[in-house]
Amino acid sequence: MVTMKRNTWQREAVRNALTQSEGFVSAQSLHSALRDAGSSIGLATVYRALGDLAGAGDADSLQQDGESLFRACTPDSHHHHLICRECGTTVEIKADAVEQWAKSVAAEHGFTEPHHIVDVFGLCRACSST
Amino acid sequence: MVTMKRNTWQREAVRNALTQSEGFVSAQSLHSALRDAGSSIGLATVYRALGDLAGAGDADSLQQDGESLFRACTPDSHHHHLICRECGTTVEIKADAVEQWAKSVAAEHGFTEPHHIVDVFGLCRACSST
DNA sequence: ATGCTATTGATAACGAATCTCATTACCGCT
DNA sequence: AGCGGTAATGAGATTCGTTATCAATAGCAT
Repeated sequence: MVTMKRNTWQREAVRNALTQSEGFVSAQSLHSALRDAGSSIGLATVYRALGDLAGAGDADSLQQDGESLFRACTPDSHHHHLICRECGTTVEIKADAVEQWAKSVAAEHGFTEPHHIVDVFGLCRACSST
Repeated sequence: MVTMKRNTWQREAVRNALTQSEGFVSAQSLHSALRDAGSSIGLATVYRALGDLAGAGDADSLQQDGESLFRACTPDSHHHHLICRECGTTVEIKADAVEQWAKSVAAEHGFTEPHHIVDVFGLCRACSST
């Protein structure tokens, strides 16, 4: 028995908060959201939990502006996001063609276990008109 | 004439160093490389020059492990990357189909100025076999 | 050359993420 | 249920990449 994993309410809290979050969230914002909701969870714990989730494949992560953003990863509803860089509005988009492309391009170069980051940023209709 | 751009040896030094670098380089390593070569260039200047190059489309940038990496970018060659999450090896990939898809999906939802993040991670051939 | 001002660079400041370590509490065992 | 070991927690300190500050420097038009 090399490593033993324990179940704590903190891990579950992070998992829940992440699942209920829309789009990508930073560790810090998730932490303050939890605190605002009355939780006494620590920041370091949120970082650890998110790292574990990402490592276990239960969360997707991407890096933007020098910070890591996380998103709950539901295996049966893979999709990407169209995000407004002004107001943060996000629209879910499906892209089967892109999924196939990512897989094939990875295989083409001998890469295994492909995992892709595909997100489109822009200005939404409202923000474009201002 | 609202903004005037001046040519300094520092900018050229960064441009040259970046061009001569193999693969992606961090601002800090580029800075110490320049210092090691006898240059007295400052760190902040390297950051500024790299930011300008990236903004002007003369350099590609990606974020990994919380730091930004840069590489000289030959103009008119927009491409994405296939990155090994183990050793960091990167392969340039072209994806015209994805470019078109990003544009159309953005327009479809009323988004303007589309800008997309498309990167594929995986294990390269060498790292897969270990 | 001269004046204006963009640029530089040493350093301070900032922020995200990690580390430390004493305390807590999960979980197998009896 | 009670115990013991030990993984996990969390407040604070620390690391590290990046940006801001601001006096000094140097590019460029005249």
